[in-house]
Amino acid sequence: MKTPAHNLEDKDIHEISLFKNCDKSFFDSLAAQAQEQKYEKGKIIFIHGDDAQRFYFIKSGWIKLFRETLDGAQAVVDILPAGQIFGETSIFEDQAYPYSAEVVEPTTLVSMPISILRKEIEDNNKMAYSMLSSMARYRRQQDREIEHRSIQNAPQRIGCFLLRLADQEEAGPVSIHLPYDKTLVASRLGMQPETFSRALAKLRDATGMKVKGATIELQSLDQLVNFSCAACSSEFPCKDLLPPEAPE
Amino acid sequence: MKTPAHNLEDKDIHEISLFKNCDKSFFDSLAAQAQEQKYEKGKIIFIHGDDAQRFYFIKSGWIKLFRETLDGAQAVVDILPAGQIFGETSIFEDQAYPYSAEVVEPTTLVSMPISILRKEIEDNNKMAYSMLSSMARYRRQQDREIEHRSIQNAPQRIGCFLLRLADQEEAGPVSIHLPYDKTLVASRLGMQPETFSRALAKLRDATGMKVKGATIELQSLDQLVNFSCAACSSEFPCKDLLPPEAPE
DNA sequence: CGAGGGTTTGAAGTGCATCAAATAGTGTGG
DNA sequence: CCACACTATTTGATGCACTTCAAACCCTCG
Repeated sequence: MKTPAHNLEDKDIHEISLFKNCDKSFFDSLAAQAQEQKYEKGKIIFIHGDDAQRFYFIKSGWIKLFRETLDGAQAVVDILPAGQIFGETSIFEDQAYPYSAEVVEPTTLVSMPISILRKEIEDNNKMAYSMLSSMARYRRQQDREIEHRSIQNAPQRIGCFLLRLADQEEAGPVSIHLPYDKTLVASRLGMQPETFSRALAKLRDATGMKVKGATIELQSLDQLVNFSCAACSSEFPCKDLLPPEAPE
Repeated sequence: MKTPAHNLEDKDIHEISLFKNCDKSFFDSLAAQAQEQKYEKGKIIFIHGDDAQRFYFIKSGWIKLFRETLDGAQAVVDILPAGQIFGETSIFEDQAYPYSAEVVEPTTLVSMPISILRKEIEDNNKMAYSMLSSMARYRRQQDREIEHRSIQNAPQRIGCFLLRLADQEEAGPVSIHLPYDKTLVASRLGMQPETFSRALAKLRDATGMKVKGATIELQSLDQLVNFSCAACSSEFPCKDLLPPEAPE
């Protein structure tokens, strides 16, 4: 699969909204110990439980966070685009990564010591507050995720996922492009690839949308909203929940 | 159902581990604006989306947190015992409660203004750090919850729930008492009461445990661990994940 | 053009939900 | 202390959603 267009431009650590209240000296100490590296698809960055010394910034590419059980089942925690960081919550979690991280598209990562982050949180109250906001935002997403997995069926979950990819302000026809493989989307939504395929067809029939490969065309978002949002506790324009590091 | 024994003693706000780094003046200002009230089973404390001015401390009793969709389905977020607080995360969430709260056993609550909390977080760096730890702990729980709901089947989820109720250090025979109605446990685990009943029977047959009403007797935790923990990414003694405000 | 991965389709099985009804358990008033 | 009322729990029967295994199809890329 081709790398999506919005991935072609490298992201910069100054764009991390978590760091928006940090001064130059903080970025300097980060830069001094930052290591940049390219990875191929399939590369495992770290494993759940590994000693966590560094966190990662995604300069370009896509990263899958997941957990694996003894009997081999895999649960996808999240799939992160460029501009996101991961592995940073180990500050508070006894030094161990709470999930494994795998490269799912050719990716450039910048790793930096968690200790710098911890120090900044202890010294800079605004940074602590930013971190709290960020975690609160993440928490809302996770709460929604749990709700959706217990209440929504497969077609509705896909519809909801598509809505969050779309420009929710747009009134007329909309075009949505899946950001990564359908198999990955399926795992992200907690279902099998076959189920995804069948559920997408059901959604298509129910809403009249056109599916061509990874692109989905729709007369308007209304049908999708009607179909999916009835099985969700949030109000429709729910875009705000999406960006884990959205501007305040 | 009778109120469990450990509920008979009222909890005090000084026991909240989130507040362990706060000084007397903080507790004084809380006390000055605290309101205590008793509630009967079934009483709704607030609804998802309500304007959030106050947070609540459970002095005694049990509270169910949940969300409801347009078409009436309900997803239980958590069921909290005495000693816990809820509604406090609205500090960062545009002033609206992210879930609804309902009394499921006769309960005494103490409500206090969220603004005092927000001020303390801004002024007291240690408080901010405590809050971060608390949220990180919650996050781990939520991550585990999502994993379990996608990977574990109903009997395994029950087994895991029982394990977290038990004293995991105990080597010999163990007795576990369900903290609230089986119907509530079922909703907490995201399944129907009928499914819970059948799944518990399956678990009983698979592990040799004895079930008498709300009490469960077991020769040792081993069978339960074998049965449930194979479908979990955490290592067995996972008790530490449970107490949302565990000591550091 | 052929290889290989991603995607779709088919057939069959499993797990959980749902609806309905029986049973057990608890609290009440006589 | 017993009978009744009411609720919690269990059991039975059935249906649907999703999974699993298998195979076909399609697309991309060398």
